[in-house]
Amino acid sequence: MTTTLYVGNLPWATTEEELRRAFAAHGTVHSARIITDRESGRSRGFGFVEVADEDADRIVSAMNGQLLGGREITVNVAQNQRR
DNA sequence: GTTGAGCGTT
Repeated sequence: MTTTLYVGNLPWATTEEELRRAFAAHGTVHSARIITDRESGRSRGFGFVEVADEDADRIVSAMNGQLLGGREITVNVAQNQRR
């Protein structure tokens, strides 16, 4: 299955493509999504990445606090899956 | 043309 990861503190210009590439370096990425403002269409500076369950923990510890596009990103398991 | 903690769409 897949685990959804929350990714915050992203630069405004970060794209889903960049997210996917960065995460794919540490595990299997099933999908990457940047959350954009529904009204203006601009990036909200965070997104979600779906990765393989077996890679989730490793990816979180590997990507959390790492540099992406010039900013230190925040990576965590999304709240939808938190117990 | 801006901004900066946060948890998205059906």
